[in-house]
Amino acid sequence: MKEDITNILKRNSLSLTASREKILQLFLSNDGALSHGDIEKKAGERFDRVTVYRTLQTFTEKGIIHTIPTADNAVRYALCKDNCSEGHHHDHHVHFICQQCKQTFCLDDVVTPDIKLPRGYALSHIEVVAEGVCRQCKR
Amino acid sequence: MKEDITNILKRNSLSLTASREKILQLFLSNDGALSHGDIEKKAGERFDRVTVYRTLQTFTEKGIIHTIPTADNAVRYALCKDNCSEGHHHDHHVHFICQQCKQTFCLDDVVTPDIKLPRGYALSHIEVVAEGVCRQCKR
DNA sequence: CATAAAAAGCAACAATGTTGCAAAATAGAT
DNA sequence: ATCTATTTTGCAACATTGTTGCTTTTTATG
Ligand SMILES: [Mn+2]
Ligand SMILES: [Mn+2]
Ligand SMILES: [Zn+2]
Ligand SMILES: [Zn+2]
Repeated sequence: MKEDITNILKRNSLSLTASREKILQLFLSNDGALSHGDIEKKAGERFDRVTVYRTLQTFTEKGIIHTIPTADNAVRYALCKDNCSEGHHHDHHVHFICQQCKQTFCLDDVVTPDIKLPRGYALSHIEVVAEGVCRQCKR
Repeated sequence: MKEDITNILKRNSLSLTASREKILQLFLSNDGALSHGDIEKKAGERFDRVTVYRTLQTFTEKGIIHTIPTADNAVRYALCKDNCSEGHHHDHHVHFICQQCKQTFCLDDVVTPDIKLPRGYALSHIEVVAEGVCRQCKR
């Protein structure tokens, strides 16, 4: 685990710092996606709010994590499993939000479908967010 | 126009008030979707922030408008064109966010595709958000 | 016009996000 | 191991966004 964390940071030429390590660890050990708030709560040690924002921004830019749009004013973040890189994300999977446990999951195996847009629109990227009840909550 | 507004409010058994009328008017006369902030800015008369929040909530509940998820912490709202009703929205169209003009559009004719989820997930509803450059900005 | 019910406004507050700058930590070279 | 340039953090101050309870105003209706 500590290995993985170091690797990810080195691979992206980011210096190893306590907050980056901790936040990465949270992502690695967490099933679902995390919001900024989740991270502030889950990180036992208290990092400054600003540090968390900046870390999330850096990670997103580097292609370590990606954002997931929501309708509740709380963007979620999740690890990129494909090999996304500086500036270019290319995970094209569907996300799932559980209405019961409120968790957000990456459905890594469900690829986003092709969508045919009307003439004149230049498409760069599609997000699909499914809502319902997750596996855990349903049984 | 004033006609339409009155109709919509009456049809949903909402009383006619200045803020509701103004906000509806904004939606009717605007091409794209509006965020809470857009509304505060565009409404010439100043309505209390709280009133705007409550109005948007009421409209959403009644099925007059629907929300559009985003990754920028600013949910957008747009008129429901299908006949959504109290509690149940059923517009299933794709949304488009222009990276240039930042506007969000309902692509009313582009229906959300069916998505096959892994075993165990109960699906209730799918959101598709496409990003790119809109017609206006592209020409 | 009177009245009950609904909505708006206000105040106070909580949560979220941003910026500039000084202090601390890190990486890399001696 | 120590020094040093560079990067990152924490802090302070602030801006924006969202929420709640309560009072006043407005609306619908007889
Ligand atoms: Mn994902
Ligand atoms: Mn729409
Ligand atoms: Zn769940
Ligand atoms: Zn545009």
